Amino acid sequence: MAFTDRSLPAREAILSAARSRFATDGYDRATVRAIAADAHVDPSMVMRYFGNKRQLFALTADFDLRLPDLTAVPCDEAGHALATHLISRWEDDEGLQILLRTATTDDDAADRMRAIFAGQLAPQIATITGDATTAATRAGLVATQALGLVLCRYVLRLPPVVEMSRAEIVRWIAPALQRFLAGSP
Amino acid sequence: MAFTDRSLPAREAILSAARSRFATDGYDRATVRAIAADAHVDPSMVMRYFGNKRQLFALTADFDLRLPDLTAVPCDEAGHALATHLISRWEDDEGLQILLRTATTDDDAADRMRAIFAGQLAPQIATITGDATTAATRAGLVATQALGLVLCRYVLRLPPVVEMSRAEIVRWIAPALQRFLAGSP
DNA sequence: CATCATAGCCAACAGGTGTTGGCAAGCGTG
DNA sequence: CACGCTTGCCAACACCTGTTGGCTATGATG
Repeated sequence: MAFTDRSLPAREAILSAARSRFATDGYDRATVRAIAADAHVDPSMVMRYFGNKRQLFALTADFDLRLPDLTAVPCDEAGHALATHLISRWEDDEGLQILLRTATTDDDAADRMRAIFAGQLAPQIATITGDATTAATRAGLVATQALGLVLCRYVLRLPPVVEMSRAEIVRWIAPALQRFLAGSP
Repeated sequence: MAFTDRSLPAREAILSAARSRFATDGYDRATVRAIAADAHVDPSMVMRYFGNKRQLFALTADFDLRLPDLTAVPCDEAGHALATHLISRWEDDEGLQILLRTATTDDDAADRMRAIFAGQLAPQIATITGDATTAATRAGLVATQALGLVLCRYVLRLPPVVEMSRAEIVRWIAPALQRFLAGSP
């Protein structure tokens, strides 16, 4: 049951097709048959190489924020640094879009989303503010603004949000993030 | 083909069940059979009374922000007024949740979402700022924060965002909305 | 060259989906 | 009362879904 190099192109084609389909259609509407067709492969190959649809999804839906070290910049520039990093991070990785598109209806995906913000963002915030008690709340607030942006720009495609340039978005969003990160209500 | 008062309880039960199912499961996973079962009704009745699944969804998925007149409050309190209104508005009406849950995978629903923010919010903003050129952009920015909050609190249920009280949320979110509404980057 | 695991393909299954039509019972209207 | 429309239920359709098993051929290995 081990796979050789000969099938590697096929496996990679499937993985790539799955990423695209899941990113644009979400888990339910991205059918195994459609993914297989995109990858020029028989649907049964998908099962042989990846077990089942859920396992295939799990492989495509792991996303890492890859946060930079926010303690490296002055505390009052953390918001700007975070905004710039995030927008470029999810502009070349459709992982967040995949996750978000299905997290609205699938609890497993929602769990991953929760894990990302609790596990990757909250700890970072705790170190830059030095206050562990409010870190979770601040991470949640950052999530509302950050995910709201992803939602409006990449998923719902609200025209005014799509039309803004990266720089414009950073200019508007950074102060909001800054206040959530280290400011007070 | 006209319906009498006798079937009115059944029709209302279907509508109510559909709202709940669509709100929690999204369009695809909310099956006609499940809705019918919740309403203690045969699946074929759903079709007779509402034509097909999409039409039934369209009936449950119309949402009105019911924005108050933001020009009635001082300009620098518009953010606070908007925040308080919105959070209470969508806490007793699951319409927005229905729409958001399926707008991530369904373009019709996404269209409705776009229409809401372009048609209901943007004009209001134009009048309070007196600047029609930036109104659409400001509406989009407000959408990122407002929808992000709905997403995190009611759909993804990020624990820190769920645990905050209404008042806390307003205190944190209002300034962000205020800046988007009438401030500058 | 002979062997064998693997890759690829085809057909089929079982289950669930939206949707349709027909038939018996019920109520309101003439 | 008798007619006719509405209601409710049952069964079935046609389609699509994920998933499985078996067949052939191909490449690597000894």
